[in-house]
Amino acid sequence: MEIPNNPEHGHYATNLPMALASSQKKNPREIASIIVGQLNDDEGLIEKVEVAGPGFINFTIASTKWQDFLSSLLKANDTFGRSDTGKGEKVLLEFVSANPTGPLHLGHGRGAALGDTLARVLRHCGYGVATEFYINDAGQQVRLLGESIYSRWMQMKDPHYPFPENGYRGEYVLELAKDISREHDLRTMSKEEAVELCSSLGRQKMLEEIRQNLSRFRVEFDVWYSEKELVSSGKLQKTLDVLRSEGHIYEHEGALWIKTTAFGDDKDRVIRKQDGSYTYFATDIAYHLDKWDRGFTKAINIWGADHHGYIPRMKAALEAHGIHRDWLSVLLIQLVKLYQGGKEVKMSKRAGRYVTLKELVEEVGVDAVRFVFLTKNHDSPLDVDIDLVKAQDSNNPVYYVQYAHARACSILRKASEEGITIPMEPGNSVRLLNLKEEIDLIRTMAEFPWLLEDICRTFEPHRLTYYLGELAATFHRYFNLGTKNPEHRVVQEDVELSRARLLLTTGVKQVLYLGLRLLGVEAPQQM
RNA sequence: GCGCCUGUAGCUCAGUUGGAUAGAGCGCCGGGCUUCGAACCCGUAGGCCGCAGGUUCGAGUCCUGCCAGGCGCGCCA
Repeated sequence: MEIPNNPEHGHYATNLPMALASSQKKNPREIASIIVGQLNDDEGLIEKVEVAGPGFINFTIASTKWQDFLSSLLKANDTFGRSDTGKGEKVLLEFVSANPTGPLHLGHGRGAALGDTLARVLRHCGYGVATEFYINDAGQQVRLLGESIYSRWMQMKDPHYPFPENGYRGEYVLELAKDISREHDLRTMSKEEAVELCSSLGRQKMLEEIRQNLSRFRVEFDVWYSEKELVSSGKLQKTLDVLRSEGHIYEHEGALWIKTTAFGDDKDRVIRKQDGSYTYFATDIAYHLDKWDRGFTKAINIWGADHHGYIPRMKAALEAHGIHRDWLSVLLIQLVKLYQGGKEVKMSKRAGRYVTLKELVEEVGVDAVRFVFLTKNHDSPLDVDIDLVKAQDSNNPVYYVQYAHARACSILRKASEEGITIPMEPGNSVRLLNLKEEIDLIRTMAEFPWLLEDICRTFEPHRLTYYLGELAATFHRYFNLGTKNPEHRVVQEDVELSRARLLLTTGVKQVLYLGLRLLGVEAPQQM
């Protein structure tokens, strides 16, 4: 069943007869006629049904059914679109997971917007969802952060003090050095002690900064999962023991390897290096097996596209432990490029020169940033024109939707000022909604539950921004009918008709509000 | 060299399990406010859906090959 793009093809259409043609060895149109002849419609749902084209069946739904749908939508209120598709599902959604060694950049922001919105939609559809931020705080990078901070501190007195070769060069490192040296007397410590302290405090401060930035971006995590604790709690060792007992691990040239090639990987992978330290992959395996042990029915990871080569080995490791590869879904975020004045704003992480999420949000606002991050499929690269996102006008798609919501609120205010009340029970009032544009609005709203289920299935929340744009457009179009013909206005002389249309307006407002809330975008009463 | 992603209007991109005449925003051009918000609406122009084969009643969508761009192929994280 699909919604045809040509209005002449009715409200719904199916290609079932054509799909059945070969197996039934009959002409599709003939099959279509048989199906139509067998249709049972005791409830009077269908106003018109016809066989069309090469073998489509087109259905037109009775206006009264659309009107009834509006009534049920109004009654459902915030629960509109809720379904039981996620019943019994327990999803672990891991995203951002930025190293606590520097500020969040735009790619993290894109992942945050995607993950958070996906979580909201899944929850709305009845899934149990836990969102999680994995903190890479066990490896060399945090140590390097400490060394970088220490070096910046030393350079305050001796500008020639060497800086670590691959150290973090961003300005924030100097800020950290100042903060830490203010709070602690580094001079009384050995270098080793000082670096240690800089690492641990640097990690802590960066993490707090990251948490705050995300919170301001309206993203909150249920769990902050520390890699360090994974190691210190013994979970890493336990995992390796299990994999060893299952026969997936072997030693070679002084290193410990896992046989991922047995499960489709290109080559086996080292999990413990010759020097005795563990690879990132080792803790990541332990981390994912721990996700499994915690009883999740599904794991979703959002990674930067530069990690895509990592997927086969991760899935191989899971399979080695008997976990089906589809249990884990990895969504890849392609690059975010920033443009200003028609030119690309070049970014270089190594040199510490890049636009942070915080800066972009401060400049253009949370609503606009979240919205534009979800206007594209996560799998395609995203160009963000900062001038366009910053524009407080119609060039900015987020305002188009927010404006529709504000406009609906404004109409309701107007009605209230004129003393027109909205019926508590829609009852027969909705029967007065018979304009094509009114039915169109209800039809568009009726797509919403389907849309949410689609998003749960495909993990593509960007469809929501498109949908809201469509709903807003349908509403704006409807509103503008009234600028030509007073009898098409919502608030007008015929009070009964006004009431009916106020119900419709309330419905539109509800769905816009709900959709924007799922996007983490505000729905203003006025702008 | 191998692998993954992308290629659709001037630009940025949608396009559902393969369906009827491929869409939106921006930009261009032209219209619409004496009463519900013009941050809006209506209309015009603009397309070998990267190229070439194949499967199918039917392909932007599936398969194969090629071209172009991005990313990845470490006992780095």
